[in-house]
Amino acid sequence: MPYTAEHKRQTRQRIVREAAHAFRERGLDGVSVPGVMSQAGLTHGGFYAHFASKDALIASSFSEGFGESAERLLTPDEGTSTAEALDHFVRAYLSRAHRDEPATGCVVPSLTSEVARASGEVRAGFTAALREYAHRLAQLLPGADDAERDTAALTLLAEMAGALQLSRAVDDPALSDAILLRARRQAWAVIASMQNTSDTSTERIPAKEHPHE
Amino acid sequence: MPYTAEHKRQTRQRIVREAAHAFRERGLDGVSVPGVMSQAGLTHGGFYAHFASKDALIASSFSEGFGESAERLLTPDEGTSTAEALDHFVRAYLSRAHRDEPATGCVVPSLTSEVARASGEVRAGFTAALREYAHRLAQLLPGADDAERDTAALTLLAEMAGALQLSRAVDDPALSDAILLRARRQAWAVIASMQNTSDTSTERIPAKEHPHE
DNA sequence: CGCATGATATGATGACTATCATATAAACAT
DNA sequence: ATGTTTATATGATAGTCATCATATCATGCG
Repeated sequence: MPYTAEHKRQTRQRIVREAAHAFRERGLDGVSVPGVMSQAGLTHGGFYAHFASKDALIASSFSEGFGESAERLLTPDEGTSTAEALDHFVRAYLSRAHRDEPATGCVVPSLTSEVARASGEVRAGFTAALREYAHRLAQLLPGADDAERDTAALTLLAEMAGALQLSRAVDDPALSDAILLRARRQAWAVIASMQNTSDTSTERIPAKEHPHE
Repeated sequence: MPYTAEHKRQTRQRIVREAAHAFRERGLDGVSVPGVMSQAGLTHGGFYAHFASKDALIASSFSEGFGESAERLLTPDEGTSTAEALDHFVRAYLSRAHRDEPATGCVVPSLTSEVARASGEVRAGFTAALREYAHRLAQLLPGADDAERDTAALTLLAEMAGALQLSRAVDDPALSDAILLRARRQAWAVIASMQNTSDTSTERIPAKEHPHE
């Protein structure tokens, strides 16, 4: 046996970690396999001993990225109530610090629009990691039904991610700040609206629709 | 003088139009200059007679893309109230059709995360076009202060764009639909919460019941 | 101690990219 | 007709990319 299996595991982990950072910072297309490998202290050739393709690396990196983000934003301190933890999450998510450091932040605002155009393998990895992340957020939300809380967590996340994304894309710092600030108010309004969650389970999206008319 | 100035203007417009579609469908990095040109019925070389760089084309394409989206989603029919127009916008934006046809849809969910990493030129073009788009949406919103309505429009847009983006990225069709559905409820909750903040507006949207449901 | 195994390195391939230099041809003024 | 102007076409350049074939070399087992 060459090297130890543990050694390979650690090397692979190092590659995934670097990739998870690089992707969030420069996008799926903006990161090259040779770039990630050299960042991990290796050369490009060995890559395919660890992953079958770049897409396989991307798919693996989501779990790492969401996990890191949960660690940073979603882990409540000891002895804080869920309400306090939720409040902390909203503030941290829609903060200037999160806006200015995408590399260690949430995956959604950085990569979702690229994922939407990616391969099935990439989207499957994204979906699984996103589900777990949303489920952790759902623990902080009010509401009885478990599945409903998961969906609520996803849309709350979508709202905040959308705002963070805009605040990053926009050219004017004052506008960027204004978006973040307003998005906080909006997030709280959304959370408040969850309390009186009367069932609208009969609601449906019509099969055929005409959005562009 | 070769050709007419009008001819050049039309050619340029054709390039921008094709680019605006292609970018929304395949992303800023997924579209090549030769690809756009051949789509417009030209060869790649002539491109630089119309634009100084690919970034210049990108920056120009935003106005076209947002304009198209506004024309289709945001232009109220004759004789509809602003409340009805807003309701229509929310439904159309968070529809399966909009999810499944990014090429003619809103720019924000398709491109914002890439714009956040783009050059100053690109971000400036994006910001200007976004501002105009949000301003048109703001006309449909309640609230007295004009600047506040603009910011409110931006965050409402961010919420819906984030949800649409997720619904596109996710692998599971059922989950995708659930996100769209829930995001509608959330959008209405957000709109309802706007009335309580600052209101001298006579136009009201019912807080609980949604028309046409 | 040497050998087999497999992790990593070196080097190459073919495709694609943005951009530019130069050539062609279309339109109009004369 | 003819010449000038300039939009568009042809062709080239230099770089980058994902992927693969092959070489090296570290490791633990015999």
